[in-house]
Amino acid sequence: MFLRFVDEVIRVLGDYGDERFLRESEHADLASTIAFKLAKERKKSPKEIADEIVESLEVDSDYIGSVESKNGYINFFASYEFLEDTVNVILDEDENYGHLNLKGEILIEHTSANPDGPLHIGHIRNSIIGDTLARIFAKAGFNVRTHYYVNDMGRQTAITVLGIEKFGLKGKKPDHAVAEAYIEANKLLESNPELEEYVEKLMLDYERGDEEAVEKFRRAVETALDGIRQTLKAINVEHDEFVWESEFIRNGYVDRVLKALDEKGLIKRDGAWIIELEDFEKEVVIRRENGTTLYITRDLAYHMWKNENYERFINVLGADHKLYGAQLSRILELINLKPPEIVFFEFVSLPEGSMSTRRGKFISADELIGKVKEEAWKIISGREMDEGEKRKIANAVAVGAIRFDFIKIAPEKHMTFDWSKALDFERQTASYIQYSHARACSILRKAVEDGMPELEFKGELCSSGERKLVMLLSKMPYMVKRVVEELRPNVFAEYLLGVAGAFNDFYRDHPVLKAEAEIRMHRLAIVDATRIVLRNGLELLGIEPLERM
RNA sequence: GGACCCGUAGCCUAGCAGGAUAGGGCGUGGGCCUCCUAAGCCCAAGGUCGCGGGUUCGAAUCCCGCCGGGUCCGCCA
Repeated sequence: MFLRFVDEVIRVLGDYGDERFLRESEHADLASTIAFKLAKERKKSPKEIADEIVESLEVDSDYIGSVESKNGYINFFASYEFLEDTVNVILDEDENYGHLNLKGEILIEHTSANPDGPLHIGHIRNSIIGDTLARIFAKAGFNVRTHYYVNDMGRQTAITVLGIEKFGLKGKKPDHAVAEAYIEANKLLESNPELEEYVEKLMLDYERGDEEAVEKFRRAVETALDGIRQTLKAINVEHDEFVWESEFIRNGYVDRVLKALDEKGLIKRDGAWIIELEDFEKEVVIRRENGTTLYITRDLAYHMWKNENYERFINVLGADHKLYGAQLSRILELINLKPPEIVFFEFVSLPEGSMSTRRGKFISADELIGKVKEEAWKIISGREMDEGEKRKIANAVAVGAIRFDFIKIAPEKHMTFDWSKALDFERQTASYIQYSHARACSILRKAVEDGMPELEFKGELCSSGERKLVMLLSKMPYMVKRVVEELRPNVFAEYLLGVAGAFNDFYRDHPVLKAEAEIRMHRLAIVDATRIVLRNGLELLGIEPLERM
């Protein structure tokens, strides 16, 4: 709805309707700073120009209530009709509210952690960003598929195979068992360097498609993925497909990419096959001297496939892949393929330094999930509620806390993991939003008990607090649009927190159930609209909207 | 050596196609349950927006240089 308001403002401004100079503002519903930009060329003060523009405007929009010129700003205020339509649209669209009518096929690749052990708290930052983007893109109207790209051809998989052969899989959660074998195998390799040759042979056999090797690799990788899937499921993340790197060797795409590069005369043969890129210090090797391919070769093939099947494809990658991503993109462009859109996120480190699966130095996602659930249980266990429901609430609060903690931070911010913060549910977190939602539900439940009226929101009954809340509610589709355009899901988390805050302010100052009939009806409409926005919003963040807590 | 990211109160963070008094939260001190869920709300203290230049009527935001932290520069993935 807010998007419609913006459109109206642009239309009414006519020649001055430049979107670049429109700002959300605490002083207005929308403000234009165009007068400041024109001040110099017109040799007048911004204030004079703003006055003149406002004077000349023909405000023929039902959604614009008033326009003022103040301190050089042109301030637009929404009309009662806009507020009324906003609430009505929300109540009417209900679970669809927030949608945009965008169309297209989108692929989002995320997580894609090496299958050599459990996911750690760095990996799930990737998963949570990717999954949240997928949810928001789907809300925007796109047809979204999610992929987990499985690195089954790496040296680390070969080492894992070695580990499983030498030490077996101890009966824990499968991904943790794989990690143990992998860590042991790494130690073994350090003390017995002659085993390198065997690892090398495993890799060669696997790339050749040797049956026995394929069987061994498949078992190791599937075991790890089995555990990884369980972890992801626990935080409400599911992939549509797991795409194995090796597929692209077997299905001919690797050969096709190499051929395309060769036809463009881009390959320098010097034993190995090499591509030289302008602006990059180092050349890129795409085929080893021994004839085998490298990670980037298969990834190029994967992206050729993506080009053929999707309009937009987005990868979520750790910032350590920035150079890699730039090289990949450049090479794709050289053979006239579209590069992926990449969302980079900075590392999650421990207070004592960075994590490493190989050295067994990491906090697993499973450990985090377990501890946060315990903490949530401590808070709720004493309440008088059905045991099963308490479990369900503790679980939803814990998963919400984890997802929200990761998603609310801008991707480019480095994070240092801190247990005391991870286990703290006080405010600024999912539970705050879930709680606001539960409060709204509670009011509505009670209203139903003593007779729910036909809901009707009335603009002229609006207090400034109510107005502020409804304006925020109108922005949900606008926020979906921003995330789709900017690929920064944290702005949506920030938004939802704002809605919850505005609702809590409303809750404090506006009795609903005890208000006289007309106001009661009007406020119930606001509560219901807020409930819908909070519920839809939480779902976009992959967090369960609780009705009681 | 080269490249990228980050640097906002004790701690975490928003704002960064320049614009109206830099928003929140944690923590600290004080207050609010005869009233719709206190996982909430209110008040207070706390800021050289890393430092130094520059551009501009105007800079947390743009440019240059430093400093601090992180990351990357494999015939690894």
